[in-house]
Amino acid sequence: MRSSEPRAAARSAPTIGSVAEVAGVSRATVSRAFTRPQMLRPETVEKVRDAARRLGYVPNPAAKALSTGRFGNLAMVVPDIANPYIPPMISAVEEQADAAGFAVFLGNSAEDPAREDLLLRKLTPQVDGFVLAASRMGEDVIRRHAQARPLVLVNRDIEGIPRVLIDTAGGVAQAVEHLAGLGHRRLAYLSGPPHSWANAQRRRAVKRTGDKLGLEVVTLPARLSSHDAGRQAVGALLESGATAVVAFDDLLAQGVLAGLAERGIRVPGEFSVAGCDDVLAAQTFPPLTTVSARAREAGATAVELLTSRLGSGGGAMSDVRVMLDTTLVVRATTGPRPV
Amino acid sequence: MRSSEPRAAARSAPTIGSVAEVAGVSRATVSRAFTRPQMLRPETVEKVRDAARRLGYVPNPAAKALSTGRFGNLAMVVPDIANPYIPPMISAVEEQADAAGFAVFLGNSAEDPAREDLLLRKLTPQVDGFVLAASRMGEDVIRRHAQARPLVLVNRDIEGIPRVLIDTAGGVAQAVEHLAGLGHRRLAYLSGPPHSWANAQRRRAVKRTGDKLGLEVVTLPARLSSHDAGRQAVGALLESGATAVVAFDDLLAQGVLAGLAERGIRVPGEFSVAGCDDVLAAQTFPPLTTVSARAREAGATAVELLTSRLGSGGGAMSDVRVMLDTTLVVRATTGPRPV
DNA sequence: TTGTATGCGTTATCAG
DNA sequence: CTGATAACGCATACAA
Repeated sequence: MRSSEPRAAARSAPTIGSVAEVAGVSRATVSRAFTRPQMLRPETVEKVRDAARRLGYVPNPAAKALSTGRFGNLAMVVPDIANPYIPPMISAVEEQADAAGFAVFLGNSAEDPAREDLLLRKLTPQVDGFVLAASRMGEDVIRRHAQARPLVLVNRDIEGIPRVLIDTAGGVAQAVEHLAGLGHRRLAYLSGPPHSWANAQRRRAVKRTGDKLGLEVVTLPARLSSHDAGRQAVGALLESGATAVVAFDDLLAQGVLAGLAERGIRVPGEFSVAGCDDVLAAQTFPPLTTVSARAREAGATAVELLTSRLGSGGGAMSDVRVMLDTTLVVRATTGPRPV
Repeated sequence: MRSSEPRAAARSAPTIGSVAEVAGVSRATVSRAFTRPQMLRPETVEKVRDAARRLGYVPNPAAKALSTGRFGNLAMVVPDIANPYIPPMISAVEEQADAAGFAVFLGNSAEDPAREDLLLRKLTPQVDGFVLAASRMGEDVIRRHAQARPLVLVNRDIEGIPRVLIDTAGGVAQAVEHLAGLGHRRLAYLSGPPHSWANAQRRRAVKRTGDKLGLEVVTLPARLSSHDAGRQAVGALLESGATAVVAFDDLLAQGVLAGLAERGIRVPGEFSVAGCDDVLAAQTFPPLTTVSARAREAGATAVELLTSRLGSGGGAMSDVRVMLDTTLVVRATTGPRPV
């Protein structure tokens, strides 16, 4: 192909060929110097590496991919980058992937299953695997994608597909016990996104633990996870007669805090608030009592699962289901039941 | 001619060849049916597309890249995903890139220039261009990368390299005027990251506007942008004798808010606080007076600049420097000087 | 309008 | 231990 059409890489990058020429060896030898050095005489390796360094040679991933069928890329797809619980997970995924020699594509589904599906379809032909955080897609669709590429789920529980679950049930149960211990008799659970696995899990944990301890539990809906939704829920919260609330996440909890402050209700003097995820906890005032999230660990673990599976030649694994348990972190928004 | 078994892990994705066979045309025709349909007879195009659909054919980007030198990928590199001012920008970049048919790599430099350099070097051979947010790399290093690939900067001002700058100077000046109007005579600027272009810009704007209005201005250092740094700065803030503070960003401002609350100092009754970026503004209590950020627009604009340049064949453009101006958003953390 | 023949940069096979 | 050389899947001059 002539350069009648300008190409992205207008400057001709040094290829394996130019390195071979400079080093005075064949192209095959240059290739081996990088992929299987132990196959070559050490001095040959050194010679090649030297030439490569001088020329500033960088292997062309497209060519490598074409030849090997491996891309050196992973993709991470999330429902909403803006949710503060996501960035630490992305960060961990990126770090871990980088350490394993992978670059990472980021996809944002904006909570739309169709968009998520499309994203995956477009990314598939250039990645070796996927990490899907809190996927909103249907189970069958996920299974189909998992067939095309190794895929690890975070906070989505589908049998047969490797998954990492942050088990907030334990921490939430601790929160309920903590509140019961402080004398609260009636408490509220402020719900999160309807189709979220985490929400179902937390709601159940509150209910079950409350029942066990003989507390009255009311569940309040919130349209979504946002500061505003939390603030707007305060009215219903007060009407419910509860003296304490466990919110689906820190964002909602923070909104509740703001709503209570607006009405001049003191926390924790007159009302107790607990959140979940520990993403904003040290950033509220008073500092929020919450359940630790371990989002970073979840991300890192997901990548480990993925890369180990890729390393082992993509062989099928037994059903993998990693649970990360959580604990309550008591700070300053929970206190004794007001008298 | 044809190998009966693929080298890579049994991946039998349909190729242009299988489509050609099924459609009863040559491989070149299949290629053209997708890239230059107007070159073919409509019925031929239909025939090919039909076969492709039946086989579930998806073009192989690696092969395409190898042949054309174009990848269909962009990379966005940021200093810190966890900073709340970044995710909206990433989100906008992703959206805009997707609309233009590009997938996006995400890189996190963790504020480390060397790591940023390495990231770019590794990504270069598989992307058509870069968006660098608040790059921490030296000017010469950036120029070198810009020579290898089209590159657009956000919040970094280097002549000759296309850049999008969020001009917070205007908004910050308005904040100072606002505080002066409220009777404050001595105000503090709480600094952000030392090597940040935005910090230099904001510091200057506070100083200049303060001087113009005859205010006393003190500048306080903060190690970095974080809630904690803000909280810890409160001591120095109070000692400085200032009655109001403009913080480098909302994170710091929020920390200051918490530090003041801890000491029982009422906001805005006894002290006024203004932030910058408008990322947490509605999430604090009281709601934070701040300077609008337009991070989403900055990201989207950067991608537009990049894709338009790619579209035009990578030809050199005249020096592009887009300034997005900002305005003060008055909420509830600023009030009259205490008497 | 369509087919043929190359070439892109790398790895893998097979000789030497 | 090293060198030829054939794929890998696609796009494009060049022919027809």
